[in-house]
Amino acid sequence: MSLSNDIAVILMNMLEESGRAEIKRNELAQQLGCVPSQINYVIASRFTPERGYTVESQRGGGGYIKITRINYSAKEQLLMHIINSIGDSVGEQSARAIIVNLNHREILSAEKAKLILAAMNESCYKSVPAEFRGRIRASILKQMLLAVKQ
Amino acid sequence: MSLSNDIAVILMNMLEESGRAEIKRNELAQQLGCVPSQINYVIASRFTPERGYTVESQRGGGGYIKITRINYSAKEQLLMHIINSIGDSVGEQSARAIIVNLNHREILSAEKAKLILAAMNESCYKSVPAEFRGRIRASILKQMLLAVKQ
DNA sequence: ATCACAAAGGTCAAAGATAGTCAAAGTCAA
DNA sequence: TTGACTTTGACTATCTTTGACCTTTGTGAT
Repeated sequence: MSLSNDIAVILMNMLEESGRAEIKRNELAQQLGCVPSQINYVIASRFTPERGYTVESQRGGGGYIKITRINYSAKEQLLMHIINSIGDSVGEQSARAIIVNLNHREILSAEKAKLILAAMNESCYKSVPAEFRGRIRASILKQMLLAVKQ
Repeated sequence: MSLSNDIAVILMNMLEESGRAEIKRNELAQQLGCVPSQINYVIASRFTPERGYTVESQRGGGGYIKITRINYSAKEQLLMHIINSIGDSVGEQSARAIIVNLNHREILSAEKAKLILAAMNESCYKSVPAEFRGRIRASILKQMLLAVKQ
């Protein structure tokens, strides 16, 4: 696998164990033999709000990076929040992240998640010029999530 | 035999052994002394959803292509039959009829049917010229029905 | 208080590593 | 010869890795 993946796994494990992942960026980077900014990359690409995480950090002496899962009160609220956060256009990867997150939170059953994922698959949109794909995907995703809500 | 056939056999064997075939495109291409895109050709022509496969991939460092086989049985036969009867393009009404029918036959739960119907809704496709709509709808419908099967 | 410096973490863009697309050229059987 | 299938490769898209430079915060000297 890739370095980014290794880092992601380490952070995920911390989250599993204690509900949060708190690290010192330079320290972790040195343990892994990579540049510190690699950690930022992993966080930016995988621990996004879209996927249900929040990140806090502090610079200077005693600095840290802390990742926690977002805690929404009502599931329905979360659904609406997510629907509203979907813009006019969405790529396959973002859609996938959203759905996986909802499944993880038990708002979407594995089966429904699979169904929606199927409709997000890039291969479905091959017949239409690339410029249109994100828009339709976004419309369909929203429509399906609304259908889940009812 | 042809190069494409060799590649197909290699992938088939992987699938037989472990239920999935995961490769690094460049690596396999080099082993076989062919251009990487040849692998895409084989996958596109032989490991299609219609033939019961799904393909995932990732680019960049640590990239890969993963093929998995869908498992056939019982009602799935009927589903496959229906999937195959769907042409390249399908209108909202036809799609609706297919789904309602599957629901009546208890192959689709009411919930899943609702989800698929949401994705068939014409309003989702407004952002794209009319000529394209049927094609995408058909692709998505097929992909979702395949997902039901799994 | 203030200032300088050290100790974090943040940003961004370039380079690297893969995979995807598409169309031209090749092959082969009907 | 024609048409379907195959092979190639140039070009593109996306994801990862790295490093130079920036900003914020803590601490100690004055």
